[in-house]
Amino acid sequence: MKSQATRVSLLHHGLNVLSVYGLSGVTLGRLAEAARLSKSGLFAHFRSKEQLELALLDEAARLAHTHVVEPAMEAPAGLPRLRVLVERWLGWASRAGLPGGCPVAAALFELDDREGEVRDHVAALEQEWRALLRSLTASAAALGHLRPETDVDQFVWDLCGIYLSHHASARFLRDPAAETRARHAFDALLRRAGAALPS
Amino acid sequence: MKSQATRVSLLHHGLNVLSVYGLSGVTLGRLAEAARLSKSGLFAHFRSKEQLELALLDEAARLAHTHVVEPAMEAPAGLPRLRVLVERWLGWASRAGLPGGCPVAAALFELDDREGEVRDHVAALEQEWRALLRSLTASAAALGHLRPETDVDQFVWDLCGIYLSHHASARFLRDPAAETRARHAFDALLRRAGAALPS
DNA sequence: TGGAAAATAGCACGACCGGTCGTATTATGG
DNA sequence: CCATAATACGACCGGTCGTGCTATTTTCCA
Repeated sequence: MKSQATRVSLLHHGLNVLSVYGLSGVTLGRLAEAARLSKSGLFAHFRSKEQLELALLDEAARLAHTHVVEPAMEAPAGLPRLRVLVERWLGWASRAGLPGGCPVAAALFELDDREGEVRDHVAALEQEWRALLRSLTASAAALGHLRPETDVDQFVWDLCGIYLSHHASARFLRDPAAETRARHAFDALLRRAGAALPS
Repeated sequence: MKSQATRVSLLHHGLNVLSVYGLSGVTLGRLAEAARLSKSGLFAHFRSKEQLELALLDEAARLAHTHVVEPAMEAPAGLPRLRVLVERWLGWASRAGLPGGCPVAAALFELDDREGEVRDHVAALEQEWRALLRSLTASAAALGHLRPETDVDQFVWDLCGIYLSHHASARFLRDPAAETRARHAFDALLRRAGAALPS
């Protein structure tokens, strides 16, 4: 069962590399060095580079789940839960201890014009995530926290725009106003959907 | 003066590779093969890989200028010009003949956690672009097409979110509704800023 | 048209890539 | 406590990376 421990360590170091350098920057040599393991020792845990990438993406999703989804699920259903989720979503990577940005967001722009299993996996993760956003939004509407005729798909699409714009302005432009901008945009989106003003 | 011609050819092929594979995917060997030139013949045109990357980014900006900014400048100042700009901006890369997505948007997520001249160059291009957006938005407000108290910075920030969300949903998710979603979001943004309904 | 100058090709380099193999070490179940 | 299977190691494979150096070809002007 020592294998499990080193695998955890590999995924941990791999996520650090991934969040900074992107999928194409996760190299067997680099990861082996970061995890203080020989390249071949590392390779025994993942039968190929592609398997490693898939495992890292899953680990990123798992990390996001514990840092974003789980806390949100403790809030009351409807708008409060949606609010907490968005609050935890924006900039979650830093709060989860990653040295770089959100690996999935980066993959969205890194793999957009390529084919293959890795791309498909990212697409599945992203669709899963958007389904969750839709579900929480629809709940908020069903509970009367948002206008019942709210266009849920459009709402989620706009929300993703806020996330991406926040990521770009916070991580790339390093604009200290990123948080404020995102909050204003989210408030405007909620207002447009008929939400009551925040407490 | 034959050098100029091959340089143009190199930049052209380089942009194709860049838009699909990102900055890290632009490799001397790959580009040399695409341009039917020897690796060393190519290398003579750019004294280093970094110089090549900078030249490619500039070429991308030049291409965007002719395909996005110039057509917009022919529209009447104020809101009409802003509308044309946004119309031309979303999905401009495909319309400009690139096989992939917007190189700058991809670079925003590829280089966000790295340092160096290339990152600085992308940052400069992006700031320049956002300054243009701010300028056109402020003009629209000054001309009474938008509410005078419009928060220009927030408006531009939201606009960038629409662009990024459109890029992600159109290029990565390949959602055919991307155009509609972006149009709705932009209309809502304009309405919120007090614009008259579109013709 | 000849000859200087510019442009391109050829080649070699060290580093690193993903991946394989045989061996040594280590952990664990009987 | 030992046999055995799991785990990690070092060396190495064929390729490609970016980058120099040196020929060779091509272009351009006098």
